[in-house]
Amino acid sequence: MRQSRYFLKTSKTSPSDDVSVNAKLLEQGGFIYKNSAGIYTFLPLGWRVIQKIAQIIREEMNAIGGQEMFMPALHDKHYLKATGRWDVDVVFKVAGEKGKDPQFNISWTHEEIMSEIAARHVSSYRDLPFATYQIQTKFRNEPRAKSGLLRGREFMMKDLYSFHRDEQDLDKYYEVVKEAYFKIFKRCGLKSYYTLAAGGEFTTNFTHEFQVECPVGEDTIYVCPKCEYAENKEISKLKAGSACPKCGGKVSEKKSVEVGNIFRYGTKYSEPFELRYADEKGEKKLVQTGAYGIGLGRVMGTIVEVCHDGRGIIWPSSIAPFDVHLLAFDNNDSAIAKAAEKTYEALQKLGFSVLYDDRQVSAGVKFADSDLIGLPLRLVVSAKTIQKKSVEVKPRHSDEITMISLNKLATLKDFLEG
RNA sequence: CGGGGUAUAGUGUAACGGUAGCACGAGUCCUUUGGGAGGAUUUAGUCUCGGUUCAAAUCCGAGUACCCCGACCA
Repeated sequence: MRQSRYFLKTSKTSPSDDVSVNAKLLEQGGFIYKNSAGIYTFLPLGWRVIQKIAQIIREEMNAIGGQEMFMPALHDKHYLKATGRWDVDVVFKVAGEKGKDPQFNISWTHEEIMSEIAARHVSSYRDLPFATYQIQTKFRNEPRAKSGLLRGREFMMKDLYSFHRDEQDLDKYYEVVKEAYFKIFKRCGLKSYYTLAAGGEFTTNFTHEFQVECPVGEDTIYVCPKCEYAENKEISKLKAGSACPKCGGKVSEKKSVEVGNIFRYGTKYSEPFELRYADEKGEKKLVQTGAYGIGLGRVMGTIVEVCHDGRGIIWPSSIAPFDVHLLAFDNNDSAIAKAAEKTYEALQKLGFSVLYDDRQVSAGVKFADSDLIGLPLRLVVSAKTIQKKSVEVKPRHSDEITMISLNKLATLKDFLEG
């Protein structure tokens, strides 16, 4: 992508009133645009990050048998009325017709929709188990949107729903999803802790959360540094310095962001929607269900909170919007421009995604933008480098500069791993 | 929803109740290109409604929006 033609503008100044690092850097870097409090547009650069995260999630969901689908955002009131959730505070409602009472809610969650569909699908034990998921937008009228992408009123969520004939099968799958979640967050460059938590509006059962240590997080967890056991303060009997219930180590108190949450619903949503199957004896039984959520924007925001320095973002290579930021200095000079173009083509042929800064601006501007945007590798083509038939390479996360000769560009792959 | 704060040009910021200014950006021209370049020139603004006053960006009231703390929540 040629930066001169890209729908991207960075800013020299960060937004005046936002305090959180993710809001500052993502807005300043041209990844997102704030339309209202807690309501963001993902601009082309930011959308590429979301797509990377979505891709990782899809791969891991598909790997555990998840089948992707897509549910509506407008839900007739009968859905939420069936489960007594029509009057939950965060629900946005709209009238079907002007001047009438609200008929629809805008999707704040999809248990009801999915349960009804599942009830039409399932008749026999032979139809079970299965798991479906979607990446969709949730709308929740938060009393207080905050911290950039960390708490929005409109946000993208991956929600997986699983359906089982009995609790044992649900429990088994719950563990499978748990492992998939660890993989997802790890692939996104995040170290996550698995914690026990309460279920809120969703279930009276205990649930489990995936928490990432982060100072602006809204949650507080107790973590054992030895065995990584963790509990959410909400329900924990631990205190800072208590002995870890698993290994006896000393737990410490940390602020954290909940990037994922998994729920065992049991039959809570099966009852209102008559979600039953016939077992081998023809006996009708309620289906056991679970649900598993990940907020994509929140993952993106959390990564920025965890991976940045004073100059900008440092994307993990797995979710960076491009692999390489190619800077051409003095591209008025035709020799330099030509060398940069050639490098740009060569990199793409080798399979790298490249943001090529071909703008007619000073070197300082290009350096500053490159640091701010935070792609894993910065390549410079200049008068100096063409003399040596090389390009200059610097990983965003270090200060080490390497010269790589033009016929060895493939070795850049080594820089991107890990 | 309770508490606190803020609102001036596209962005970031100044202005005692008395001429709305600066920087960046953007446009044009020239010179520039290894850490946010220089000169010339142009561009554009006081959130909304009401009040006080000879005079309001400035004081008062209401509204709206945004930020922060708390409550609540994923």
